[in-house]
Amino acid sequence: MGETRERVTRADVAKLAGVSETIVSYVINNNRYVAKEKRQRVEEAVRLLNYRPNNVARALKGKRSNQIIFIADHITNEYFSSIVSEMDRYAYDAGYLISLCSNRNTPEFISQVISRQFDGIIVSSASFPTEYVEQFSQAGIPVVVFRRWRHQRAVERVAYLGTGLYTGAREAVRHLINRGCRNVVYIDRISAKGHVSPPDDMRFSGFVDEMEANGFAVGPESVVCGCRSQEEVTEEVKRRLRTGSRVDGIFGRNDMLACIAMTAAGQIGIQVPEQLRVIGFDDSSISRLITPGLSTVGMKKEKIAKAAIDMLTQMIAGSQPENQDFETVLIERESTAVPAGF
Amino acid sequence: MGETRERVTRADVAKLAGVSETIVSYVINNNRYVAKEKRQRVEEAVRLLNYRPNNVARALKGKRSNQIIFIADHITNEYFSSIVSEMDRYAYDAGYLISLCSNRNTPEFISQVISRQFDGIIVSSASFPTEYVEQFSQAGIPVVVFRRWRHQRAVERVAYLGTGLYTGAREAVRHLINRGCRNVVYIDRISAKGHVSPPDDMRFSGFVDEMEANGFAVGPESVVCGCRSQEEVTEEVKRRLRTGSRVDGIFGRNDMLACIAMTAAGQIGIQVPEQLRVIGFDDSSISRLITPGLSTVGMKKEKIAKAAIDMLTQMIAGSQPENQDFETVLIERESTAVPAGF
DNA sequence: TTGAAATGTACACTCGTATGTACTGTTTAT
DNA sequence: ATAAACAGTACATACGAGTGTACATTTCAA
Repeated sequence: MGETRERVTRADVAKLAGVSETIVSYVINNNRYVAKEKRQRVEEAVRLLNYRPNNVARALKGKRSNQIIFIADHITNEYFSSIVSEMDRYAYDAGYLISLCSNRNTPEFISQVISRQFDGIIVSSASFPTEYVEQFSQAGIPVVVFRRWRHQRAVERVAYLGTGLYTGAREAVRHLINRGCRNVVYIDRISAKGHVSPPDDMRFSGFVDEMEANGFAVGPESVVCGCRSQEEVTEEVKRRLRTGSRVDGIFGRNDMLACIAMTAAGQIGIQVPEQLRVIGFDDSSISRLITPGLSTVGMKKEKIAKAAIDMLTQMIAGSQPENQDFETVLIERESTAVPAGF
Repeated sequence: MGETRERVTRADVAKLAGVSETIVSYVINNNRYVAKEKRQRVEEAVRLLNYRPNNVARALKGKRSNQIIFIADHITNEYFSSIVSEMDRYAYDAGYLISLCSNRNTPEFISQVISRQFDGIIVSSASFPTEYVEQFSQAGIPVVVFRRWRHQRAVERVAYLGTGLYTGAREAVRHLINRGCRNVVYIDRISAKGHVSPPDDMRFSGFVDEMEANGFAVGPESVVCGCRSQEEVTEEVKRRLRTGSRVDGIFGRNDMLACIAMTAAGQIGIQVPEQLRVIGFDDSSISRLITPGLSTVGMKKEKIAKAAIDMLTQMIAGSQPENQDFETVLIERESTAVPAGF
């Protein structure tokens, strides 16, 4: 007891059951005729020895590892963990285990992933180079990329899944405009390095496009960016809301930023939603816990997760699935409500 | 282009470089004398063919998969995702990739994990049976269990890491008492099935023990449990806070619950912290975003993650590390502040 | 009765890599 | 000069499983 037991292999089972290793294999995989009596002896031996076929050996022989890897930018994030959690459910039922890795964006990282012989890869990272995706594809590994598929050129074993970042952002901005906002400000992410969202950031593009489609110009005055901490965001928002400002709507890149903005407004006596309407993105739990309730844009996480796994398993099975784009859901709460008598 | 390329193997490299496969192996692993000139030829061939040693074959031969699995109860949770994220960092640098799986708690699940030949397992699940942990140990796989190690019997290849749930809960309750609370209520988790935290729940035990250590009795009136939704919690909290109630402190099992309680209080006109003090657990982002700021108990996530990986790598290397218990950090914000002139 | 079909078993090879061991040729110490 | 140490290479085997193929035995139809 407590000692490392030698690994139990097929050979041990065969010996105990008094049959050949081949028979054991057939019983385990249930894919050949085996005499009933021998089958029972094998099953008995498997139970007695607590034998479990080694998945690594199977992977080597069968070219299938039954593992999927999910590569994301920032896995610390309610949205991602929900997605992962859901994927885990579906994947496990399909016989897969999920590995998780934040994007390292180096050739060594790509080699690591390829050499580990994953059956499939799911990438959710705005900054993940298409070049790497194609390397996966060429290595024979199917990839599902969380990205809008329009304008993506078709590559074998690569499927695109749009999660609605762009259209969701437009929906949010449209909602603010419909609620009467004329001077909407976008709050960009916090980055320790003070970076600004790249122009291919879907939420930002959605903001810009919807603003312009409604005849509003977007300039530096309508974007808060480059902040390196919650405090900086708070200060910057307050600065823009000072008396005389015409800002009447705020769209936060995520719910956290929207909350910070909303709180900042409260601190200088600006009423939400009466004087300022705020909307976030992600439908994270904070949006329903804060007061006033934060309007936000939700993504269909369960469906997205299921679709990702489905698309991947299809590709693993050899067929090429259709790309998919998902709709978002606008969730209206108090922060954008029309005040009574408005 | 786009076609599945045959997998590049050592044999291909050997052929192109005009050497034996053995030499290729020696160059790759850099563990034998190889003539400089041949070494260069091999390196050249590796580059040309874009060869990457197959990790599955290596795992089979070398008994090391360079993969770790993290088994948790609910991976949808800011605390867990932070831990995972940090572990990913440390593990990757140590050459490991992390798999993630929510606890299934069935023998089949255990078999799945064992058969996949992980080098190590990290378990963070209150409901994970010790029996299973011992099965891992017997299969020769080191396990780090997020659990207080007192009263745990020593098992080879099993190390315990206390994250401070128990002491942290006591600290939170003590803080409320120090702030003058005499009637503290504990808010238990929301469960779709209306379940109640089992008696071995660390936070609940901490609450009970600290209350009793201070001479306060714990009864049904001091515990809100069995709620199946945010709304139920809100209603129940309001019910207990109605005029005439003596409740003056609330300890939420996590920050979300504490927020719900705090909001509920606000809805019936009870001032926090003047009339009611509230503290949560987890130091999740919501605690700094809500108004008033929520006092909470933080865990040393980075240290915990690093320690988990360290302990695991030590065990993988064959030595038995010391168990560790981590302290929590009390984070005081407005929700338990002493009002001016108190 | 005879041959074909169905049933049942096992050898031998394969997946891609690591390495113990043996072997050859060269250098160094005695 | 001779042995010992070293440099450099390659064969053969092992890791744990899956399966093509060949072979043996039984069942069944004609």
